[in-house]
Amino acid sequence: MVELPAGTPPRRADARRNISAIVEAATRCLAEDPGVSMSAIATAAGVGRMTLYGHFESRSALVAVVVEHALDRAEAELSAVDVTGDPYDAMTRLLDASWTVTFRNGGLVQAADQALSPDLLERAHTQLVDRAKSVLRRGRSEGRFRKDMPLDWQVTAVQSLLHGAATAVHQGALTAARAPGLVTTSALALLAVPPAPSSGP
Amino acid sequence: MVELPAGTPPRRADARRNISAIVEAATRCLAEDPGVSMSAIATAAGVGRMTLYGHFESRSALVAVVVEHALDRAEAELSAVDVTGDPYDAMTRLLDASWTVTFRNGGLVQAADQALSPDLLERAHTQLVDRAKSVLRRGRSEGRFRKDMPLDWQVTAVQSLLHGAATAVHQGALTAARAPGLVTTSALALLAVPPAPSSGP
DNA sequence: CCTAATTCGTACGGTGGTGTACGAGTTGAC
DNA sequence: GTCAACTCGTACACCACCGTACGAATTAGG
Repeated sequence: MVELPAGTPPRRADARRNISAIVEAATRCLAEDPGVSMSAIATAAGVGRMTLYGHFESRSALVAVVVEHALDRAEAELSAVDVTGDPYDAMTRLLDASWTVTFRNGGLVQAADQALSPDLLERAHTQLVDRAKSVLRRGRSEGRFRKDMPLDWQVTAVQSLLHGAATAVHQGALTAARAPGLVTTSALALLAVPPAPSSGP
Repeated sequence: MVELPAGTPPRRADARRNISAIVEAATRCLAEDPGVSMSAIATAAGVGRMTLYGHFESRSALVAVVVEHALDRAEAELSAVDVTGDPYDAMTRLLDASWTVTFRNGGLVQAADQALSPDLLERAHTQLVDRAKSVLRRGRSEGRFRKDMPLDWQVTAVQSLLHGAATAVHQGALTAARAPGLVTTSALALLAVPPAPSSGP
């Protein structure tokens, strides 16, 4: 699940298992509460706090690994999306995949903000957003998406919807089953070319 | 600016001035960073930390007053909005006012979440959201807003847009001048009845 | 088995925030 | 001008968390 950097001595099986458990638990915990403590993460992973520090030098180091791992996974999922063909359909597919990523990672961004270097974060963000941007740009040039708003704002708006839905689900105000559909419908409504400005009576 | 509860002995002029300064500084600080320290708030208000504790028993007490104050102000601003007439226009006016409120208070909600009782928060939230809900409900029944999404989700979605725009402005990714227009356009696009699902070729 | 790797409890020092106590200095109000 | 109200620095106890040190028990792997 979690690859170790090459060049390090091979870990024992239980150690590798624990590292995986820690990273996965940390992802879950940080997604829910960016300020969660190391103790809580250790408990959630089913290991002692000391074991955690045995594998990760510091909170920052753990967050860095978690973010990198989440980023790799997100990158893999999003790059598997077919973004060709009709921009509407492409965006729909992209939104579905983005929903999964957003819901799984949630508050991770905020945790990363406090613990990681800004430029690293910037690159990570760019990497993920660029895909959506290019679909959006294509849809705009093909006349399928509205162009009367800055492209960056459209991206921000869609992200806001994703984030809002994820929060609502975490709070129990929305079921996880309905969320992706609602996000997609809403996002497309946001991006679609508006019907003629209804000049007549 | 900040009213004192009746029945307490009248404060001296400088005390009242300081209390106002504290509440206003706290509003600003908490809106930017919900986890800001009491020291930082005191400094921002131009008073010593001890003066702050002289007027507010605890962090919770301060947050409570700040929230109450912000709530009163928001209530006043939103209740002044004309929500009659065409639902589109009513919603536009409401969104403009909501933008101001959201931008000014920002992270206050998060600070309140950690410091105040859930039921108080619930009531506060309900109070503010109900107005939008009723406009939305009317617009839906009049066929001006789409009904194929839960009303609660539409509210959540619009709030997400407001919040996302506020964050973007705070980060400098969007100018405060453009934000309200973009939020309004986007929110209305979200709520509007979609153009016929284009069945024919 | 045997050994080295690994786990993990306890205990400690450091940091940063909250809230309290004391008290000296300052200033508004009458 | 006087006095009480107010300001505000310092100092302290307290707590939660981070990160380290030590060491004993456990366990994977040959």
